[in-house]
Amino acid sequence: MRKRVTIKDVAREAGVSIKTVSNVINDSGSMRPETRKRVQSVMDRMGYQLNVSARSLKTGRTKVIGIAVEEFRPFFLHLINAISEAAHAKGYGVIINTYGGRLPEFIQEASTLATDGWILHPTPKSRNGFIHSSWNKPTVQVGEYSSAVHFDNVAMSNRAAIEYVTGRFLDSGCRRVGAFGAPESLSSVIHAVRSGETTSQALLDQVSSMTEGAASLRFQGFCDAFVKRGMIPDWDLVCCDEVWATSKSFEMTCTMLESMTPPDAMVCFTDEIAIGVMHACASRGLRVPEDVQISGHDNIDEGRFTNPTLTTIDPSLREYANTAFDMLLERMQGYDGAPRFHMTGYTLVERDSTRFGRG
Amino acid sequence: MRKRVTIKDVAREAGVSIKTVSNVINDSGSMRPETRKRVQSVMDRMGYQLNVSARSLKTGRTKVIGIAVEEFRPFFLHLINAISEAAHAKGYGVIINTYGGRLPEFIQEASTLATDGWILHPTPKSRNGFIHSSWNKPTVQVGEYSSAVHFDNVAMSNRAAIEYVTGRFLDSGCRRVGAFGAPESLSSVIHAVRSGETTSQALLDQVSSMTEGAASLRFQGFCDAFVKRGMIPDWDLVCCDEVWATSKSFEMTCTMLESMTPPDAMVCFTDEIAIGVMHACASRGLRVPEDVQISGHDNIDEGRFTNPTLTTIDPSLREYANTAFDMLLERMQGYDGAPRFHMTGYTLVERDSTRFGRG
DNA sequence: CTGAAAGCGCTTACAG
DNA sequence: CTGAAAGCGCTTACAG
Repeated sequence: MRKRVTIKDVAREAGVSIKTVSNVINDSGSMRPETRKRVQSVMDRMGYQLNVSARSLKTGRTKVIGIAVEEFRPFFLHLINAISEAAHAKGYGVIINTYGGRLPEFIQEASTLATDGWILHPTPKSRNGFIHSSWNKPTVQVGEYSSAVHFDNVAMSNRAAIEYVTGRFLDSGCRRVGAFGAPESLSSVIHAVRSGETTSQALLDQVSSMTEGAASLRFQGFCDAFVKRGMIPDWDLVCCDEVWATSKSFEMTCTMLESMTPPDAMVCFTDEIAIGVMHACASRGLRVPEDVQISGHDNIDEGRFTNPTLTTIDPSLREYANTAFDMLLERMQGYDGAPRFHMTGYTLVERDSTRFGRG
Repeated sequence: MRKRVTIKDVAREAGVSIKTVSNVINDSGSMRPETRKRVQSVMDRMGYQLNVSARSLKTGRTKVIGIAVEEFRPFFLHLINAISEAAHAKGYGVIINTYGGRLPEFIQEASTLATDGWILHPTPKSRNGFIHSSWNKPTVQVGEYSSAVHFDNVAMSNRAAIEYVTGRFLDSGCRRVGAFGAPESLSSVIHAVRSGETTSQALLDQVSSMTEGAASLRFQGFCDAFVKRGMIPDWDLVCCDEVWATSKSFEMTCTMLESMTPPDAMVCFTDEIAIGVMHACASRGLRVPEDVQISGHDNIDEGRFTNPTLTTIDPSLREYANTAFDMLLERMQGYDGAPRFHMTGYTLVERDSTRFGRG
């Protein structure tokens, strides 16, 4: 191992001051172009490498942000790409991490990573872990909104988007419209309504009082579409599950289809759910969209290659990512106001798994 | 913005030396348990946060490795998870990055990220970019083997695995066995053989002389299976494509199926390819596996939810990841020997898209 | 425009 | 076992 070449060595070799070398590295200051070029060539020849730890120690900044998601799932890849693009455009480097199943270790690890700030996508379960830890870097939370959170927050229009697509199913004549991805916390109440122990109205009241959590808000949108049309959902067709994964939705849908008349439409709260539901329908010999129409949410690439292709909600990821990064940038630059909230728009992407207009 | 609390502030407040505080932080040295506990509580109360840049500047190490892949694709997620696990087990943090379509920028960015070493998964196209840049941190290359590379290298048994699965198709009676994912560099030669301008033997000779590149080695395995059985592949059924993505394989397979008798089996060089091929077959009314059998490679989760489920090669990712990290660890600790090479084993995972034994 | 010097917050010999 | 001091490699006022 050779001894490290420092700015001092370069200065001596090039016959200039340390300050001048620093200016060359940072493309700052003023000097004759020849000098700049000469110093640069000395650096190249000597194999000089900037020590970023030394720079960060001095400046107090790393110009790197971290992005943390629970695990790598299709939707997060789009999210990460969009945020990375926003960060790179402003000269920031990006590091990506997952915390799934090891939140305490991750929070510990994150403190040893040299970043100026973080964009976090917590899950309902991990939310409190972040809040109650010593996490104290500038942070913007994306996805899950929580009133307990003291971070800036960017979220999708969960409620409105699902209400819209549910409404489209109802308005095009579907009468057995189901939902997949409702909060697990409602599971027992829904069961109680099914068995007649409590009323639909009580359940609807509870649903309309929910104010946070993507699963809750999406389910609220689902119910609202019915209520606004003077209808009530068929609770037998509501699947409570917050894993939102293909395997889970496949299995649960298979079970559901064994015990009851199939729905004529399923509002799936994510595309991953929708893919599992579609697969389950196919394995039971149900045709999509003739027998069952299916919609997703997120507009992941995979939805373009299912058979049939998947109708979905596009959550305006670019707006989402840009807003999140801009908020973080302000925090990193010292802004110290109260937590802010931004909700993005959405678009319906109609593909072959639905036939809204062709009912 | 409050002034940062340093080790010095903590020492003064706790009435101990800086050295003692450092020992508490690093759980090192020897002191009375009470002292350790007292200093810890002072740190907590004052909100002390270790400055990792200062530590790294002093120690010359960050205890963080970077993992770089072209883009987030299903297979890479498994790879990243496996490597992360290996790194965490040895007390290393992990940062993850993609370089797709911006290799020079990434190489630049990587030098500003505080890491001790990198695990790179280059593509055929990016390989030279890494070699010819000023990339000089300890590095292990995974995936693509290249003789020009001066890094340690871990690769899959590309050739052997594909030869094995191709052989299974041939031995179970398939006579129109195609391949998807062959190197694009062979496209014109294959075309020349089809049109009679050159011979199959000349092509086979060229294929058997290839020594690197995953696409080349997998295609070599495909050809070897035929040759060892005294057979010759039907070149019409070979698709050259190194994108290895679902969308591309879907489109190319649709085109292929328009112009010729379908194959009775397709050896796909990745699961993502296989999913596109399967989708294309379905859209042409071909049944899998009755009309066309399909195999993949990589054992990504998605293959468990296709319809039918996908037969694939499992590339022993744990072995792959552990070996790569261990090699990197040795390099980071100063080992300076010649580049090393390790090839992992493989397993065939039989699912419903094939029927080797039931031909 | 350039140079000498201080200092970021740690760790680590070294002395006590 | 603990303390005082040097120094990692930069950047940044400051003086010339």
